[in-house]
Amino acid sequence: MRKELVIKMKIFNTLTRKKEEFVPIEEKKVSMYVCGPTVYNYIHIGNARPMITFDTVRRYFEYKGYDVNYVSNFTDVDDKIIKKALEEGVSASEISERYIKCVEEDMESLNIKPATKNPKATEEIDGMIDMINTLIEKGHAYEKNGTVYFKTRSFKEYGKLSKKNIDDLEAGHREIKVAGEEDKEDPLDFVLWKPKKEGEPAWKSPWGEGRPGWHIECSVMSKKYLGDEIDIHAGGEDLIFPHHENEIAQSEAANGKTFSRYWMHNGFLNINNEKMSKSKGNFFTVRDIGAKYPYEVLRFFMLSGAHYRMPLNFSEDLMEAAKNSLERIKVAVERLDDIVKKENQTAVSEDEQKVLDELSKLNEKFDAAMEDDFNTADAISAIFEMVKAVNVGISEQASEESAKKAMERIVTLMDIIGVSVVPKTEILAEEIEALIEERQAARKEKNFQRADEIRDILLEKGIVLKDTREGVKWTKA
RNA sequence: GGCGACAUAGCCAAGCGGUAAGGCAUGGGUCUGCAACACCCUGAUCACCAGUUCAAAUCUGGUUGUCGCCUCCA
Repeated sequence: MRKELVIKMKIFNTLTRKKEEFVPIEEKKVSMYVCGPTVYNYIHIGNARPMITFDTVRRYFEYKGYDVNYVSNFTDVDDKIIKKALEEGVSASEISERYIKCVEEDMESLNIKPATKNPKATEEIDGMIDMINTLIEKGHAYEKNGTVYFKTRSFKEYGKLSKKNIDDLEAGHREIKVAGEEDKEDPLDFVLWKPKKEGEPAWKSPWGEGRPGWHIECSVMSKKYLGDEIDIHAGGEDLIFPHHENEIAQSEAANGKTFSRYWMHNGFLNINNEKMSKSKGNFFTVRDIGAKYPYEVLRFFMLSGAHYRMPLNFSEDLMEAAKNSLERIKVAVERLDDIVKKENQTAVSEDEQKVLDELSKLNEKFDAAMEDDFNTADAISAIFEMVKAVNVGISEQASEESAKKAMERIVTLMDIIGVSVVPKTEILAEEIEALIEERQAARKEKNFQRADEIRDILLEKGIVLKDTREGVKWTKA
C-alpha cells in the first residue's frame, strides 16, 4: 500500500499579504504567467532575478510531479524600443528581434528552462483589440480621439492588490497630465490603445491605426495561453502598481472571473546597497557578470543570498563567497563520482546506511523549506549539510551503491536550484596527459625539480594539478 | 502625505513561542617531497525600551535606524 504524501505548499500571496496553502485550479497542474522583459537592450542582473526565481519555482513544482504550464511574454512594442529604433535609424522590429535573441541566449546561460510559450505582444494584437472591445461594450472603457482609456472607477475592486486607496491615488495624480492624454474623464484612467504617431509601428483597429498600451498585453496573453483564471501570476515587486493592478482590472472586468489566484513578487536587487541605475554607474548586464564569473555562480548567488521576497544586495565580495561555497558542493559530488568509478561492489555498510538515512532526512528538510514559500536559502543549507554528512561518512573505500545514491540525491536537488553539479569528464590532450605521467615518474625518482618544472608548464596551459591520496587530479584554472 | 518591508556573529543569511541552521572569511589541525587543492574543528543571545507568557530572536506597544513603492522600471 502506497500512501501519497500530502503536500502543503505555502505561497506568500501579495493579494492577501499572507502565506497561503497552494491549491491549484486543476489537480497536479499549475498555470503560471511571469511578466517578461521589454526587449530594447541586454537584460541586466536585476531582470535576471525574477527569471531565476520563478524558474526555480517551476522546477520545484515539476519535481513534485506537477505539470506546469509556464508562460512568459516578450514586450516587443513600447516607447523605449521605438526610441532606440529612432536613434539607430532602424525599424522597431529590428531592435526587438535582435534583443529577444540576446535575452534567449542569456536565459540559456542562466539555465532557465524555456517557457511553455513565450508570446510576443506584436503577435497578439487581435486578441488585444477583442478584449478592448469587450471592455468598451461592458462600459469599462471609452474612446476619445483615437485613444481608448480604461475607466478605472468602474472596477470596484481597483487597488486590491497594491492596497491603495483610490481617492489617495487621485489626489496624488491630480497635477500630473501626460501629454496627449488630456481627454481622460478621470485622472485615474489608463490607456488601453494609443493612436499612431509619425514613424511609429501601428496596427489597424476600430479606433484607427495605433498600438496597445502596456498593461493590456499581459491580460490578453495570459488569457489566450492559460485561460481566464490562472494559478500564479508573478513578476518584480515594482510591477504591483500600476501594472498588475491594471491587469487585474482589465481581466476581471472583461472576463468576470478571478484573474490569478496567487500573486508572487520578488524583491529588488541592489548594487552595493544602492538601487541599480544607469545614472549611478552601477548598472550591470547579465553579460557583464558572465564575463567575470560563471553564469551558474550568478544563479546560485541569487538563490542562496536571500529569500526571494527580500531585497538582495549584489557585490563582488558576495559573488566571490557564492563561488567558493558552490565549489564546496561540486567538489563533494566529484569525490562521490570518483568513488562510484571504483565500482566497489560490496554491500552498503551499516555506517553508510546511516549516512543515506541522514540524507533522506535532509531531503525532507529541503522540501519543507521549499514548500514554505520557496525558501531557497534554507533549502540550500540542507544541501550543505548533506555535503558535510557525505564528506565525513562516505569513505574512499565505500560501496559503489552508497556513493551513487548519495550523489544522485545531491545532483537532483541541485537541479531544482538549477545548477548542474554532475562532473564533466573532460579528456585532456595527449601531450598534457603525457606530461602528467612524466611528472609522476619524476616524483617517484624524487626528481622534484623536474616535477615542479612540469607543474609550472601545465599551470601556464591553465591546468592546475592536485596530488591527492587517490592520485593526481587536475582542474582548469 | 499614503502603503509597505527590514534590523540575527567580521560579511551574507535561516529562523514564525520551547532555549540560535548553513555559507564565506579568520584561526587551529589532518593529508603532502614541497606547494596548491581538499577535509575536519573553531565563533553570536538576536538594534533599543517596555509588556504578554512557565517560556520570546520569534507575540504586543513604543523608540531609533535603513530601504522600497505611490511616474517608465524586474
